[in-house]
Amino acid sequence: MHGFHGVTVSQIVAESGTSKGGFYHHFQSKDELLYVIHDYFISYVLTKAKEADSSSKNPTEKLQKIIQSFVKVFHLYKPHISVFYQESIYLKPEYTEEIKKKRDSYKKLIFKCLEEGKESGEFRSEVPVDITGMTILGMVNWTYKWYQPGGEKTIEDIGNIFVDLILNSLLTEQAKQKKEYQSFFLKSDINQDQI
Amino acid sequence: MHGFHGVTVSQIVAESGTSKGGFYHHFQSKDELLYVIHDYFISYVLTKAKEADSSSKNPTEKLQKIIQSFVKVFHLYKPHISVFYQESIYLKPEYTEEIKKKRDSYKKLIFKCLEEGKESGEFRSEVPVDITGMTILGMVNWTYKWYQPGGEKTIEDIGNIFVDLILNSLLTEQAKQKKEYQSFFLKSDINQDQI
DNA sequence: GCCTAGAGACCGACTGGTTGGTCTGTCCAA
DNA sequence: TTGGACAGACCAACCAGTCGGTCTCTAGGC
Repeated sequence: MHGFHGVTVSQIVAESGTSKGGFYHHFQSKDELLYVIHDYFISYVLTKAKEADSSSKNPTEKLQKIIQSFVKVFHLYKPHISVFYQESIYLKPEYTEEIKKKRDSYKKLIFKCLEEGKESGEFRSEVPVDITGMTILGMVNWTYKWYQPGGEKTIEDIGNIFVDLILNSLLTEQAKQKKEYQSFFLKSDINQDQI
Repeated sequence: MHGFHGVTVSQIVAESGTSKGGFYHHFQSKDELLYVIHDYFISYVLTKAKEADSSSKNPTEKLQKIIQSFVKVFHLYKPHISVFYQESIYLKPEYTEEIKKKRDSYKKLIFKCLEEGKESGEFRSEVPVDITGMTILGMVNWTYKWYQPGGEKTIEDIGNIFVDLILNSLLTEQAKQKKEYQSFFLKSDINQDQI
């Protein structure tokens, strides 16, 4: 395939201090590099989400862990993610399919977690799994558009806020009272003043 | 400027049944077309948000109206929005600046609304305006990646779910009890059975 | 009513520039 | 000597934008 793709191979080669020959010695195509880049950060969130899924039976705790690691990936791999979203439009079908599989398995983990939360009665029964799942994916994925490392809020701050917002909208009044969940919520200003 | 930009002018010209000459007779450049496309749908949400801002003194009601119209734009202008996000990466600075201005003014309207809600005491004081604002922008903007017109859920359904999730995470326990807000929340399964 | 001049809408082959990818060749370690 | 890591000039493809030319429609003189 030919044509302009935002970041050119010549640029990549120049900034990484190698050459066209060197690049194509390591990668079959520019698409393959993009695939590798995607795999680099999707593997992180997938691993972390699977860890959360297996290390805990509690959907609320699971979701908290998933979101925290999900947000963190935008700190760890911001350049990778930015490049991926910029270039992924032009990926050849064979690569998009492989990428879609991994993204789907991540989506399913979130959906499964929401399902479990509803079944256990901790999440409100009236919220639909699919749209809520896409809401979580959307709000977190969108951070790549505005998150600035070294900004006012750390990535942990942002993760805590996301968790607070999501759990406040999903948990039943009863579940919100559980003592072991209090650490998942933002401290109210009153409490902060007292400390 | 030269280079590949996802959707080519030749494609646009072919599918709209005109010609290169015709196209460049109406638009100075491909960038100008993109700018016009963006203006088309950003004007819609901006107008609706300003209407909500002026027609109501109540932050909760405002936010509900803003989100509903914000979601709706993805139904009305899905093709426009998809093309814009796909191509906007390559826009010349002069156009991105103009677009950024309109997007910023929309963002400010949402931030202002959140601020007012906190001041009036209806929104929880511990949620930060900036991240919460970006959360709303993120979850709604992301719908362009998954929303399918004619799917299981209508755009109104999706809007209602978003409003429910956001208000449940922002409103204080006290504010949630207000009778006039009950219509903003999803009906619980129990109530649905009774009807 | 008729004819003409001219302006603007529209056409499409062509150009200049840019890009992903190739190919020949060099260097160096085993 | 030989095979793999790397270099960089080069090529074919491809795209935004141009430019000379054509078509259409209207204004206005007769």
